[in-house]
Amino acid sequence: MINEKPEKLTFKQQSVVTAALKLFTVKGYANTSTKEIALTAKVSEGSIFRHFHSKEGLLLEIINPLLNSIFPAELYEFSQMTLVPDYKDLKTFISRFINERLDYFQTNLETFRILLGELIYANNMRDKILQSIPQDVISAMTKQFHDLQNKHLLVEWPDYDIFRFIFSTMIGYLAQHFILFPEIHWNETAEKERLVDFITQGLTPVK
Amino acid sequence: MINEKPEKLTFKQQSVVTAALKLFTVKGYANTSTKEIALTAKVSEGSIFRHFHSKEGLLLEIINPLLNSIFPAELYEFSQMTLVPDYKDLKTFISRFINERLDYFQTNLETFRILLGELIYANNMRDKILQSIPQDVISAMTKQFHDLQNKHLLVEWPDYDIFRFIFSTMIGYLAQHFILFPEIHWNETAEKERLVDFITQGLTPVK
Amino acid sequence: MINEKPEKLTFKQQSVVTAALKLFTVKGYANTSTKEIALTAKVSEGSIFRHFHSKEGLLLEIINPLLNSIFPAELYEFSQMTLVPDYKDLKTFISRFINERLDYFQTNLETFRILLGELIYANNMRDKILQSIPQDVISAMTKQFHDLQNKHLLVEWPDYDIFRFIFSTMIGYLAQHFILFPEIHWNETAEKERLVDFITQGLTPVK
Amino acid sequence: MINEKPEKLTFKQQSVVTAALKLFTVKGYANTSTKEIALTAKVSEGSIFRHFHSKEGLLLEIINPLLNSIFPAELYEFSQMTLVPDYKDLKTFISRFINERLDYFQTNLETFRILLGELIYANNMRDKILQSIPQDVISAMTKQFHDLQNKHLLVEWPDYDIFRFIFSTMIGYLAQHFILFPEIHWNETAEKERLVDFITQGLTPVK
DNA sequence: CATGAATGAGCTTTCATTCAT
DNA sequence: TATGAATGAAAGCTCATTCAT
Repeated sequence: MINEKPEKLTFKQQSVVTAALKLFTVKGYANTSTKEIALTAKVSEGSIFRHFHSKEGLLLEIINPLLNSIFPAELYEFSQMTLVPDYKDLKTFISRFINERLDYFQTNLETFRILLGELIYANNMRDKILQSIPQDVISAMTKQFHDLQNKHLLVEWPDYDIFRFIFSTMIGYLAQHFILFPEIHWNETAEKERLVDFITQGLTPVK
Repeated sequence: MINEKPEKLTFKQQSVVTAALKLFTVKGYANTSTKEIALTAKVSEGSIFRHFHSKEGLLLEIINPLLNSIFPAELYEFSQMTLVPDYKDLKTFISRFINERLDYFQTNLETFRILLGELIYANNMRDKILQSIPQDVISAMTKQFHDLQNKHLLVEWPDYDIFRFIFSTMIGYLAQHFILFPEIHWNETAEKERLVDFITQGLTPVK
Repeated sequence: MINEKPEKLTFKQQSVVTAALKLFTVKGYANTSTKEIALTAKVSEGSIFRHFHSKEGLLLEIINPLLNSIFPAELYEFSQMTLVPDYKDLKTFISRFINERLDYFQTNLETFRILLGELIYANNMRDKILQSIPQDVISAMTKQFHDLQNKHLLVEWPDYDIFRFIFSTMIGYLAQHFILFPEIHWNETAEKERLVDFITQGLTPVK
Repeated sequence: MINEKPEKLTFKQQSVVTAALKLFTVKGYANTSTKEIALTAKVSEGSIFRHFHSKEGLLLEIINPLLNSIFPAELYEFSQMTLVPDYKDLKTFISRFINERLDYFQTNLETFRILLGELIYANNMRDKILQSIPQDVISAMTKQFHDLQNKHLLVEWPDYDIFRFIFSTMIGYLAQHFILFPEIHWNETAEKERLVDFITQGLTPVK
């Protein structure tokens, strides 16, 4: 994970972050008290505020590294890779993208749950989150779209629509599998295949 | 909106519900205090507890009518209608469904936002919400799916996948248009058309 | 004591004011905790904040009525009285003034101690206090000075100097007798006489 | 300034004293945190406690040198000087005393403000301060009074009254000029003259 | 000597809820 | 039925102080 300022966290501080992440995920940010975090992290409550200054500061320190890597640098290279002339079709692109990003989302699922919880309401967090999406990576994505469109392999819809169709389908997948029904034993391979098929067909131009 | 037990709310009680709905939507349930609700509703704090017994009671009284109508009775009739032999194709089904449900979600967007906020975390609310989805309507929907599948107009995927693809795409649409970027002036007609196209193509069997 | 808005305080609220006054006087505002006040007043801590909103709000509610009566309305009548042509000399004026004001200060000594404690530091309290001194009473005082000066019974010094000499001597008296050495049994009658003599002689023009 | 134990303070320690003096003066002892002092002094919080042991220790280290010099050694010599047979009158004595002490108070005004803040409340500081006034110097002062009284140049009042009249007038002067209205441009020469005149006349025996 | 992470008691304030009026 | 004063638990946060490095 990319971290701009890799300031070393002490063992106790790391333990606070871990405890907070766990509690925020299970109970939500607003329903978790700093006392609870301190207790879980086996740290004094004062220590939390010494380093993180406030409860919101703690939330940001948890969310920030994630925000900086929603579209990580590697994606750019990845997308460059898919731009080479010999790619087969739209499906290859979607498949690579889905598999790579799904892994990433799945790994950081807990943090995403928190992020989603904050994103819902009209507070300042929303803008913070939206602004944190690096523009250069987005433009790399759209360049990709346009190339595919030039080769008539992708529908001629606005970029934001294509973005949305891809992401909402992905997020729906994650929500169903890991939040709403985590107890079900899914056949992930088959599920992912259908996911890729649905998006690919949905975005393929009709002749 | 359907209300199973249409217990008359006094003017003051209605004003409490309205105030709470507004505040819960903007700030979230956990971040809204009963004092704030009382103030906004121009009612004494005691009055809230007189009728709603607790803060959670108030939340339920807001959410309940919605839960009872996620798949309202009319939908059943609607799906019955689409079952008549002379429907044209998958697109007609998706189009009717999307348009009808989208209106409904949009109308009750505020309450859905609250519901989503509660749904994210692993509290008792999740089961309450899931259980509230009436089974007979779901079975009407699946019956619909199976009919379309028999006519080779719908992919042969598990029902829950088809459900998910439809709903996540719809919810993504609502989130982008009304929560993340409500200030943008969208061309709703064109947007809905692409929405229907994406789902339809995504769910059409490949020859 | 004059109270512009005589909003009725409940018994418990009055008990909070009494307890706070006592504790602020003994230990100072900053060294008194709201918990301590609640305990002394036999009231829950929440009740303090329900009515007084904050600790500073409580301080102001204690200080305000005093500020409105540092120079009470009666003083004006008093000073009018001394303006009648047949007063004997400066001493009569000083004596009346000292005795009347000394009683007043002594009665409200506890509150004055708090006020002094806040006055020392450069916070917004200073201006609040200074502005609360009613100008019409000050002008009545200075008119008095000028009359005495016209009759060559008072030194021709600036008003603020005369004010200061009178008040600092009075305050020094109060400080020594009631704050620094409250345990000494003073002969108040003789003490006051010397107080009046000192000021009178100090302000009598030299021939 | 006289310092009985002139223990060398390191640069950092001196910087702590300076920062604390400034902050205590502006915000008061109780409202100043050790963290704030450390920050202002650009020193770690631990360092403050290394040398000063506690926050109160720091306060005492600031106040102590002052206490030891309210009546400094030179005053004794000064008073000896005024005892020689060729002094003119009471005014010379008062004038010399006032001018010398006023300078001293003015120089250390900030510390006095702190001292006053602590003196107001009935804590252990009061006794500490009162006990710190060296008795031999006081007795030198009273000897002075008695000499003047023997020559009928000073009123036959108790020593503590004379002390009080002198000091409260002085303190009132300082308070008005440097605390209450520091922004006014005073004519200090004329002001001091009136100050001396007021005290002298007030303490001169009436024939 | 100096640092600053760590502490835990205590701070002011807010909370949902109760109950006498 | 409606009010709002009263409650006490718990909230987020600050405090002076300690101690390993």
